[in-house]
Amino acid sequence: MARTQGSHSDITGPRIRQAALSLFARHGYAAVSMRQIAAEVGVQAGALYNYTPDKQSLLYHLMRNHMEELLEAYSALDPCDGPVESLRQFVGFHIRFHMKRPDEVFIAYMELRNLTPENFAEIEALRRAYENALEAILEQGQQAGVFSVADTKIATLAVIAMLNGVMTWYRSGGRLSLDQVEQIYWDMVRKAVAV
Amino acid sequence: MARTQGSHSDITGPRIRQAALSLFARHGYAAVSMRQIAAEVGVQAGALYNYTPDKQSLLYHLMRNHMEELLEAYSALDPCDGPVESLRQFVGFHIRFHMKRPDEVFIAYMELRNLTPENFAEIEALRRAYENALEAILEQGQQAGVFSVADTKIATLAVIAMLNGVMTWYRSGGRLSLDQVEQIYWDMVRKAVAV
DNA sequence: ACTGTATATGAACAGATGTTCATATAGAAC
DNA sequence: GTTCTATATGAACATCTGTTCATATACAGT
Repeated sequence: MARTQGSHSDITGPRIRQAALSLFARHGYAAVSMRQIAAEVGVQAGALYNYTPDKQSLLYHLMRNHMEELLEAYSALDPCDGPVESLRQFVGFHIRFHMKRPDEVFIAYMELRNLTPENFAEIEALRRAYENALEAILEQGQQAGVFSVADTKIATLAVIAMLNGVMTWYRSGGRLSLDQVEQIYWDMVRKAVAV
Repeated sequence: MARTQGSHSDITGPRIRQAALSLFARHGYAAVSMRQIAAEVGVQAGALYNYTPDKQSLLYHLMRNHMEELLEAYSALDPCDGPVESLRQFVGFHIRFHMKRPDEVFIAYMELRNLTPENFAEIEALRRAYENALEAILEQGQQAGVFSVADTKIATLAVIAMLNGVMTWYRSGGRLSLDQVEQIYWDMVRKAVAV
């Protein structure tokens, strides 16, 4: 047999990426086989290779897409007045952006070690670019005397680590609204870097 | 052929656990084969089954051991005077304990989804017990009026997430000593939960 | 209606996987 | 020195792995 009814590239391509995303997030890259991804799409394993040269590329492009969208969305924000307001904006943006993409976030964090060295280097560079945006804010606030951190690099990583913690417990429809979560985390971040 | 020179249970057992620990941490549970573990020990794959019923048990016991040692070490600490001092002690303990066991920490966090449901439930219970110790401190301080957090549960998770961030970047022999790291994080935690 | 191509199938590949087991032997106990 | 058992081997198992490819066919363009 061969080509099936309704088969089309514009449809199958995204569905493969979606299936890979969801399966990688749930079971981990190494634990998911090409046949499982194909089955989720309703296709045979061989068909995947019309859309990706190999399994590694599937992972890499998911991660790069996510990081590029993150950076684009962040730089599309309106500029803010002063470091405090910028930090508040960063906290809100980070929480909301990541909440909407739990699978992508999970993969971008957990599957770094399954990238080839070259792919890892590229993803890592994008991640650092994002971290640098936060560090610039802290640095600015530090020099303006409105923040007081012992080390801006460490504070950057500490704030991001803290914010990422949200993803491990927040479920929409739970006890707290996104607004409340944002407010709570902003309180803690603000105080943590305060003078 | 069969039993080799120098073979002994007291030696091989720990070496298998050590090899599994190190390989799981570096490449992930799903990506490591029993043959790789055996090769690291210098033994054939079949020999592993004198020490573990299966691969899953190997992972489970590594994680349970780690969590139990964590809880034991924490409860062995001298009691502190008041919530502020208790929190400072917790921060220092957490950073130092986890720094000494980077592989165990990494596995305990990353490989939860590779546990069977029953094993997962057990490990998760131990983790919650540890979190509860911190939450009790925050709760106490909140009621005594020395801390001010909107939600003790969230603050607990936020503080632990922030502290765990250390493991992703700290390398001994780097720019900062453990004492400095501890001091920097304590400053941030203290301020984050301050009134 | 006819043709060309994009898109799927399904079989095949070489090798890896977790696990079992009959067998051999090193070292302890007597 | 003999016996016993704990501890290893290495082959075998059924199944799964990522990937390739000849082949078939649904759809688009004419």
